[in-house]
Amino acid sequence: MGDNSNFFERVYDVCREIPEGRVTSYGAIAKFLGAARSARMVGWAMNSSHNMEDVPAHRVVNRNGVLTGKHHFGGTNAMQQLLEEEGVKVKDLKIVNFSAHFWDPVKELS
DNA sequence: ACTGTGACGAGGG
DNA sequence: GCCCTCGCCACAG
Repeated sequence: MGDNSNFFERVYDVCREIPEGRVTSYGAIAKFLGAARSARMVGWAMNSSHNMEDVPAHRVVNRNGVLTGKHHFGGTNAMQQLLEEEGVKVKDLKIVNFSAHFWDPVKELS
């Protein structure tokens, strides 16, 4: 823990910077980390973030704005509910007006 | 050390 | 423009 040299830790660090009501994609995080081709790893990293309460994994979706990871949230619509509580509308597992809510770490953190 | 894996993404049919 | 296939690479067993 506290080992920022780990890829997973870097992913968590970026996730913590995602503002409320904003969302980003696995690929965007991967790209920011300089590993654009490791988008799948980002998703897998979130799998290990279950214990971490300070990592808003619900704000990370795929490039289409679809809540692909909602099945890993335990509840059937837990992820969607978390997003809507932040003001992000979700229609049929897809974020409404995705581009408006999109938060690009490359633009915001670079 | 080797293999499988996976909450993705891009390209081709 | 949708559907299928392939590539991708860090991590767990």
